[in-house]
Amino acid sequence: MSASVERVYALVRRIPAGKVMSYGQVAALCPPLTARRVGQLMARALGSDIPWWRVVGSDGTLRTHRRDPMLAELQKAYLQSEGVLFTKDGRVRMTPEQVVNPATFEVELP
DNA sequence: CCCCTGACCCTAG
DNA sequence: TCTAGGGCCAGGG
Repeated sequence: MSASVERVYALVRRIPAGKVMSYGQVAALCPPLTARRVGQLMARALGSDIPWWRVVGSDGTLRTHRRDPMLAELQKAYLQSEGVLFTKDGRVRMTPEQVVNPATFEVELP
């Protein structure tokens, strides 16, 4: 397992409850990984101790819906239970209060 | 090796 | 706001 992949997991584990990060945001902090690859990794993280539900599309949409609409429902339930606010059309409000600020987000390398 | 498929994303129109 | 297209790249058939 590559160092950047380990870094993704370490990073996602540090996203606090009540906040989210986009796939691209995570990828930007874990070069040379791309947003697409981060998505693959999150899909594989189901059932682990990694809070995959705190990673969403850059526009706040729940991309898990592509794989399984029910999974998106589960994700929404988790996020709402953590206090994350949604827009009327079912997307996460991508406000600075809810989105992790990468600049202020220090991560120790695995 | 070719082809296709993703929990993506940004730009144009 | 929304769609289409191109870029992206690891895995699997």
